[in-house]
Parts: sequence; C-alpha cells; structure tokens
Amino acid sequence: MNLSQIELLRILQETNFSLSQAADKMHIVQSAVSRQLQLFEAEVGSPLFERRGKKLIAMTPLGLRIMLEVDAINQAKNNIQTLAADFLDSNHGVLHIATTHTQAKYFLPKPIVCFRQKYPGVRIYMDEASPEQLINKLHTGKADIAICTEKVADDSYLAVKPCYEWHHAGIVPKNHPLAEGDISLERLAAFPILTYSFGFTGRSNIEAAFKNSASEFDIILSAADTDVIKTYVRLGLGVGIIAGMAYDKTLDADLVARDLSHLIPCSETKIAYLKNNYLPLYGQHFIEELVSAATEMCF
Amino acid sequence: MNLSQIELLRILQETNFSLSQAADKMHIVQSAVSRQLQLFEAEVGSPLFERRGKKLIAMTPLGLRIMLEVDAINQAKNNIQTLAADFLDSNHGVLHIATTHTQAKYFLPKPIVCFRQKYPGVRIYMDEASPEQLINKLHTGKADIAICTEKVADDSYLAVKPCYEWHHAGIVPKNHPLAEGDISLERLAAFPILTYSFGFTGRSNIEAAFKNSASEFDIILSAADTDVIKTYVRLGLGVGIIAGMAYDKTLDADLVARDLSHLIPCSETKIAYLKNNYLPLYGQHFIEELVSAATEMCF
DNA sequence: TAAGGTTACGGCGATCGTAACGATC
DNA sequence: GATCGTTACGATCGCCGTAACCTTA
Repeated sequence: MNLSQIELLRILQETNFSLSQAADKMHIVQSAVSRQLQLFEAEVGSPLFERRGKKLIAMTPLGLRIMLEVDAINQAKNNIQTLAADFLDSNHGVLHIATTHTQAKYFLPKPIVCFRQKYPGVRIYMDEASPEQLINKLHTGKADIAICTEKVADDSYLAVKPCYEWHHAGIVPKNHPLAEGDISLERLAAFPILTYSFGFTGRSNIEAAFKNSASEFDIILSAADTDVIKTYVRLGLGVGIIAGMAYDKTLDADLVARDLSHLIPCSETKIAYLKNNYLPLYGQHFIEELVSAATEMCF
Repeated sequence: MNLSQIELLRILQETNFSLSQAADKMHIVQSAVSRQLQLFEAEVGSPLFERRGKKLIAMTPLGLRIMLEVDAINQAKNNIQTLAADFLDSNHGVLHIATTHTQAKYFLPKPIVCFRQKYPGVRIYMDEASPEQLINKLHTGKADIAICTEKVADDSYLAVKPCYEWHHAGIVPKNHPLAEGDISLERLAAFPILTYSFGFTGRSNIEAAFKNSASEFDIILSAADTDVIKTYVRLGLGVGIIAGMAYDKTLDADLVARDLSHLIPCSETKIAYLKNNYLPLYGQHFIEELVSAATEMCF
C-alpha cells in the first residue's frame, strides 16, 4: 500500500471509475494505473470494484467501506500540506468559499473586502450553489468553507458555527395593496407568492409558517436568486418573500419592503466546514471576520 | 510524502525520537531512517523536531500538530488492513482486550469462554492495567477494546457503550462486628477501610459517598486488585469495600459480604474503543457477548 | 570512546513509459 | 472500429545497505 494508490482510489471515485481518465488526472499512463490498481487489490485480497468484462462499473461493499478510510488518509495528507504551507507563510494561499446567491451578494461583500485588506496575498474562489451542493463541495474538498442557512446542521462531519439571525421580508411594488396596512398570513396568502427555491435561504421556515396556519399559499415562482424574484415582483406577478438583508433601500427604492418577522420564524445563517479539515490561519480569521461583520449588521 | 515516512514519524514518537531505535523497529538501517526524515522535513519546509546538536529531543509545535494527522493516516491504514483481513476470513484474527483486574477476574471469564466457542480461531490477548493506562493503550493501538468503570467517558475520541451497573459490597471476616446489623456510613467509618486504588473500579463513587457525609473514613490500604484487598481483610486489617460481583459465595465463604448499595452510588462498567478504529466482526460480536452476559448476570 | 546521527556511493527493485494485444460498446 | 483496459518489456529513479565520517555524553 502506498499513497499514490490511495490517491488513485480517490480519483477513480471522481472519474466514475475510469482508469484512463484517472491516468490523465495523475499525469501518468493508463497502464501504470491499471497495474497499481491490480497490486492494491491483490494486497487487499479481494476486488474493490465491480467489473463488467474489463470495465469498472461500481465499487464492491468492501471497496465502499475502504473508501471511507481512503478519504480519511487523503484528508490528513492535505492537512499536512496545508499545515506546512500555513506555517511557512500564513499570509498567502487559497480560500474556496461556497455559498448561496443571497449570501454572496448581500452578506459577504463587506467581510470579504475587509478580509482582502488584511490578506491581499490570499486568492479567493467563490462558488455559488444550492445548500445541498455546498455540503457536497465541502466533502469533496472543492470548498473549504460553506455559508448558508439550510441543511448544514444535519451533517455530523461538519463543524457548524452560527453566524447571524435574520427574518424574511415581503416586497411589493409601491402601488400594491400590501404596501400598506398590517400584514397577516391570510392577507399574504391572497396574493401569488414569489420566493426562494425549495431548500434555499430559509424556504423551510416559510413552509413552516404557512403549514401552521389555515391559509394556503400559492408559490407561482421560485428561484435560487433574490434578484430574479425582485425582477418578477417588479413585473407585477405577485408578492416576493425574500431575506430581509436582500432588500436594498437605494437600489430597490421602487419596491416596498414589509417586515414579516411576526409571521415567519427567524432563520439563521451558518458557517460550515469539515471537522477533519485543517483551515489555514487566514481561513480561521475569515470566519471571525464573518462573525464580527454579522454582529455589526442589524436586520 | 509516502507511507513509510508517516510510519517513521509514528515510530519516532514511540521511541523517544531515537533514529537508531526507529531503524531497528522498521528493520532498516539507521542511515536510511535519517535520510527519510530529512526528506520529509525538507518537503514540509520546516523542522518537525527540536534538536540538541544532532540528537532529536522533542517535537516542534508544527511537528506536534502534524503528528495528529500522522496518527489519523496510520489509523486509516490499519483499518484498511483489518477490513481486508476481516472480509477474507472473519473467524480468524487477534483481539487485544485491556481491562482492570476486577473485570478480568470476575466479569470476563464467562463471556470470554462463550466467545472462544464461537471464534476458536481468534487469539485473545488480555492486558491488565489502570483505567488511565487502558485509555492510553487504545490510543496507541495496543488494545482494541477496553473494559472498565472509570475515566473512559471523558475522552471524545472514544466510543463508549454502557455494559452493566453494579454496586459495592463491604467484606469482613465472619466474627467481625459489621457482619451483622444495619450498615451506615458512620458505622463503616468507625473501622479501617481497605479498597481500590485511586482511579480504579468505582473508587470515585466511594469517595463521593463519604464526601457527602459527615463521617471521615480512613483508607489504610488500597490496591488495584480485589484479591489483595480480600487477603488483608482476612488478616483482620479492617473492612474491605469491593465490587459486588467480586464476592464469590464459595471461595469467599469465610468472609461476609454486606450490600452497600444504599450507601455508595451505583457504578457502571463500560466498554470503550476508538471511534476511528475499525473493529473486526468478531470484535463487534465480542462486545455484544459482553453486553448480553451482563444482562444475564444480576448483582 | 562508545553511541547516535550524517554524508557518500553503489546496487537493487519498484514503477513508469512504450508498445502490442484483448475486450467491449 | 474506437475506446478502454491488460500484458510484456526495457529504462529510470528512488530507496536501501555499506562504510566512512562527525558529534556529543
């Protein structure tokens, strides 16, 4: 057993068990990969892959179980490299942030600018995706830190830090009936609703609010992206329910935002990263930056 | 970086940072070890060991941090090997059990006999030590399973299964005043006490019982070993406080056992193993055996 | 001066690359 | 027949062992 065999297994998982693609990724020839896999399987004494003819099509139960250990080894190996680099120079490096559109546009700008000033040598990659995909990116090492509201609390491999609490707001054009007067769930439900896609940005709390009430509501458009929702609200399609911090007094002056905190439960945005993943110092500082930026804000 | 360098680091930790001893353990010459360490430190870019002249005397902070990852890699590597062996033949193998004298002598015999019948091909190593040492043995891979009452619940790296609850008993020679009549803490405290050493077999609960009462008690002899306590009780030195299951009606017929469950809080014997350590199937079955043996017993 | 660590060098073996072959869609 | 995987063989590079040297208790 050696580390390149371990690396090979990890890559095979990524490439749908293709030896030739794995060879490309490892910058060696296919035949070498083929032999290394044979050697490893021989050492284990049992096949790790299901084969159709010569093609690898899936992993055996043993292979799947061993893959957990392979992942652990790879993680530790990466941690050693990150630790070493961080020790030599904790001001340079790369930070992969995965988050949803709403956080990226309405929460992250300020802390990221601050962070850039402290760490001009750190290259930031920002990746937008659904909360489900964010978690996957953490697990596959494509992201170091995920910032979002939904789902991350369930995964036992993740360290989760609460970041800030916020509530939803309703947005309507200025002349809309809901622009004035008290708002209740019943009044809201009388209009078509535009809000976030399932699994995004506090959508679960919106569901919960209406589930507990007698009113049925009609979501005629859902999007991952606050700006899409705003666009269609402007076109008069109905009432938008968005995250409070996504309403911008200046840019959205043509819209009226109505507080919904008495109707929809509070949402909490969280910062998540793999427990087993060593974050370089600047990564740890970035998280602190997020938390302090969050406490300075008020929603 | 490669696996033998990782292995080298682990062994250096075990050998007090002696390159020559490490070389012996790895069955290669000293010079090879020296060079591999140099290569690894060069790759990391910083020294991992503090040196006095050429001698290694300690680890640097970076080295200590990296050692955590090294341990993770070694653990995963061992798991792969165990998984492979277990898959090929889950009836043969080795099981290292670490436990205290009391458990080894008064609880384990029955479940171990049962286990041997199911798995005649599994070699059992039994290791007696203090609870503190047991935990250390788990961490260093010298034991797979630890069985004891104290301490294990605190360690976050350990998976802990409750096994059975028991209470203490007082033992005295037949003609002793405490052989008859109701027993209170005050009456107990009037006699010299013989019991387990600090950190052993529910000793903490004995402490707790007397701490909460007004009586001061005088432990004139403490031992890790129930049999030692019995011996000196027989010699008339005082009252023994031992685990209830350590009193044997036949063998200890010359002694009288008095239930102390109303005076000393219940103790719980637990089974512990490393969360990250893959236990072969027979090991998992052994734990089940322990639990079922425990439920059949009554103390 | 003995014991532990480093440096230099030669030899062996592991692993890669080339290339021809085999199988699968 | 094009793509993917396996087998064979030669070449290279990494790693070990021997041996001489250096350093410290």
